[in-house]
Amino acid sequence: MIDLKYLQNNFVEASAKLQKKGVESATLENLQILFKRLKESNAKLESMKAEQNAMSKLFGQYKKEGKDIGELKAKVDANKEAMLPVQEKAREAQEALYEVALAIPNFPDESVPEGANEEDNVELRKVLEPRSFGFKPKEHWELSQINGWIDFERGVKLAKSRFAILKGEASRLERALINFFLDINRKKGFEEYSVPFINNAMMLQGTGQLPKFGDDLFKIEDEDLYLIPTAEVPLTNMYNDEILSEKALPLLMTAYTPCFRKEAGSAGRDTRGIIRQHQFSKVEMVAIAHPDNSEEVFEMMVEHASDILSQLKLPHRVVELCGGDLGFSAARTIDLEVWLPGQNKYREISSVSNTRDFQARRAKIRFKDGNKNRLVHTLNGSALAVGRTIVAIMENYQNEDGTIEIPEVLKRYM
RNA sequence: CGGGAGAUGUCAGAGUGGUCGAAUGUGCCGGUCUUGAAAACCGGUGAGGGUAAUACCUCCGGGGGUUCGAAUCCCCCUCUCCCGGCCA
Repeated sequence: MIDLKYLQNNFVEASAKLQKKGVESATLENLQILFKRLKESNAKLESMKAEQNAMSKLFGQYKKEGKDIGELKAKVDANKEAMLPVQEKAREAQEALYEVALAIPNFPDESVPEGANEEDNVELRKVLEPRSFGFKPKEHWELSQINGWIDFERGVKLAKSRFAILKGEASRLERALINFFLDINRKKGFEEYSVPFINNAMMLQGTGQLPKFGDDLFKIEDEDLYLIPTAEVPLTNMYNDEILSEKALPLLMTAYTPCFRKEAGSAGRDTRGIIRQHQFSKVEMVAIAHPDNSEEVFEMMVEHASDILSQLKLPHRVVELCGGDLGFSAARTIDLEVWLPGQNKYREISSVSNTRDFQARRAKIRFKDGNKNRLVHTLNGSALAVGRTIVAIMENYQNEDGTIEIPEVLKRYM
């Protein structure tokens, strides 16, 4: 959630920032009005409550002293009656404010380039040259057919479309990648976790998936529970509603989890192959950082993810997302896009974001700064998306006959 | 899923209708002492909102109710622990 006090006091600036993310200024004006209304009704309610409390105290005193309480009771009853509509109004103001506030995206950083969609993202650098093939490289789904790696039909039978089965060598490759990623993350200082793949609604609100993006989530029937769309949710929310000691920061965490996404609104996109599935494997990094140095942690995470791709000898490029392509919670995001020779395109394989205090405010994650409590900064990034790494290995390591080499660094894992 | 017990500050744990945001211990921070540390002693120390700062408001798992007044009484829910069932 954005800082409402900041919005209140710096409305023009705040509104200009959110314009980058396509938020109408009318929405913000409305939010400002709701905030003001809440403050007013709260002030009124609180003063009435103070009066009520004072009278109740008197009441006890009178009774003890044996004084007549008839008149006081009449006053207290009247005040109580008068308080009801004020209370109701304050409650409504609170609800109205939160409904709007929780749907406002994070402020983008000043450095975020202007732009409407991914066309306007800015390439920062390319890492490694794509190799030249002496033949026309195939797409991963063709290769999977040749090698018998992916069973699309039976995946669909078991669940529905956009579910697939990895078989044999491909399944082993997935396991190898998970281990490789976790090991390399651990060496970088990320503590490894194994977390629940199902989280409750409060946690999903903490990281920003709810209430606005419920349509993208698989919900457990009759329960207040959801399949996680990324390990960012459990890892970040481990510290939901906690106050950390300053010494503990930064907390660096990593976990492998399957991720479940409904992919609402992606109909027709990437329907062939395993680029976009309802369930996919991912190893995620999450950092809970001191607000003074979260940007350094961010750079470190980007470098680290890029380094993993380099170790796999996968050509990729580093891309800064423009305002329009930035996710809901992110102040800044850098994507790593891996080269897919079969598709003849760079495709996203990791996305590293600094959400600053946006998730921390929602999830109430704070740290002790002296004797005051301050919001932490939270960051997350894939290291890496496993399914897409398999695709990248298939396409980049293919031979003319369709067979696939295994990257050197993975050999000891297979 | 069935039976019993419970949910209070970092933790342990008192508190059964008013002066209780909450005893005491512990932890943590600061100080005295010490070459340094430990021990001992002294002081400080829950969270959120509000204010220029005070006032002031809210919070004793969550929601509702009774009452002038609820951590304390009543109802519902959730969770935890123990016993049994089922089970990796």
